[in-house]
Amino acid sequence: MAQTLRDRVIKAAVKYIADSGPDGLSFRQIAADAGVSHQAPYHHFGDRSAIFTEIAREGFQKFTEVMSSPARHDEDSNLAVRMCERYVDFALTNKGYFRVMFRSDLCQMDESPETQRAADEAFDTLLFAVGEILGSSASIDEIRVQATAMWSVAHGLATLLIDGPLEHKIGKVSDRRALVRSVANRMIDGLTS
Amino acid sequence: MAQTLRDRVIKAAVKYIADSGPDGLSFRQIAADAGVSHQAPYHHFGDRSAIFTEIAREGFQKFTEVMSSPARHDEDSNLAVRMCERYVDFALTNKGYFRVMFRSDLCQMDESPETQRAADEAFDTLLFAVGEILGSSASIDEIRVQATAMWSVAHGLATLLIDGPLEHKIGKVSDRRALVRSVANRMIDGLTS
DNA sequence: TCGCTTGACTTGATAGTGTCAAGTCGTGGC
DNA sequence: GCCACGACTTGACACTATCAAGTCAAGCGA
Repeated sequence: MAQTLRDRVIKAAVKYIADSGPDGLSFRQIAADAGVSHQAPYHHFGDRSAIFTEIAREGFQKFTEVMSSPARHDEDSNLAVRMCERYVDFALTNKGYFRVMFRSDLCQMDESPETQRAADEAFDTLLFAVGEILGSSASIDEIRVQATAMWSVAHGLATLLIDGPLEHKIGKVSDRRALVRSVANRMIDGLTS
Repeated sequence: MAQTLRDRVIKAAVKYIADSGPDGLSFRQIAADAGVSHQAPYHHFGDRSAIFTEIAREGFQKFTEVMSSPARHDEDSNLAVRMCERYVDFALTNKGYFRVMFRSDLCQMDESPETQRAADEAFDTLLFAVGEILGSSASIDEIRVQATAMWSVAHGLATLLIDGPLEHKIGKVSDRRALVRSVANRMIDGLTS
């Protein structure tokens, strides 16, 4: 396989984070698994946090792709509900990325303009969608507040679902999609009314 | 001061977490700062994760107190809005606790019934409040979905505010309370209609 | 072909971490 | 007076990221 060591390191890291979270992650172990020396990964990235920063970058990039792709026929026709669903879906199917993207302690955005830009772009797709939902009559401030509300619901749902307590409290979430849709709909009623 | 070492360790840890997050935290350093040996903290708690678990327990306890205390005269009269406000307030004024409470990778709830119970109690206050909001006619399922919605909004707002991106994206949040209230109100319109 | 740079590593050492396994030491109870 | 026990200390271990060198093949201009 022509996959570079750099890619293999990231892939292994993302997989580990998806399974066990970013904390116990050892790049020495990843290097050993890849059959290279303990220092090899650090040659491609400056230091530990630089790897997380790169993972976040890729994560935001994937996120933007997912959120801005055209509607599929099996998706909810309401744009707001669809965005919520996709947000949560993305988080759950990309735990390895999602768990890093919002951890400002792990990755240092301010030292990576690329990651910063990827994050900005991701947020812009959200703002754009909210703008569409509200129509041209809405003020910038209005859009901001609504975007914050939407983002909060989706983000809250996603993090609560990923890190456990929701499933434990609410009872087994037999149909997650239904729950997300239900919550999103409640929310959206408030938004557009 | 008659403060026990156990308490001093937790206090120092919570302060560190509030400032820099839970990851770089070194209990050896905390021990050194307290003027005791590197092993002293581990005498009071079995291991590293046990300290986090205890911090989470105290956190959920404080959380329940805050959420279930009677309304002050300067608070919003709408119960739902008030709960959202308090949730976010708690998170922001207790970062050191909040950052640990929902990190299932850090603290192992399943080995601490006390922490588990504290978390359950915290969630019950939320369910109770939602029950009051919806009135006696609401079904259990209805209450669950609404509670999830409320929890998600508050939690999403809190985590986004704590870990940075919101403030950076939305523009300086000059009046956080106004923002929270505004978002919560949008949300609540959807809930109670 | 020689010399030189450059990228992709390796090797070795260092400081710092949690954790296991023994000590030490003062207080309280019998 | 003895002994148990809680609250530590001391020392070792395996593991971590990171710094500072060294190796080594590929590429390239002269």
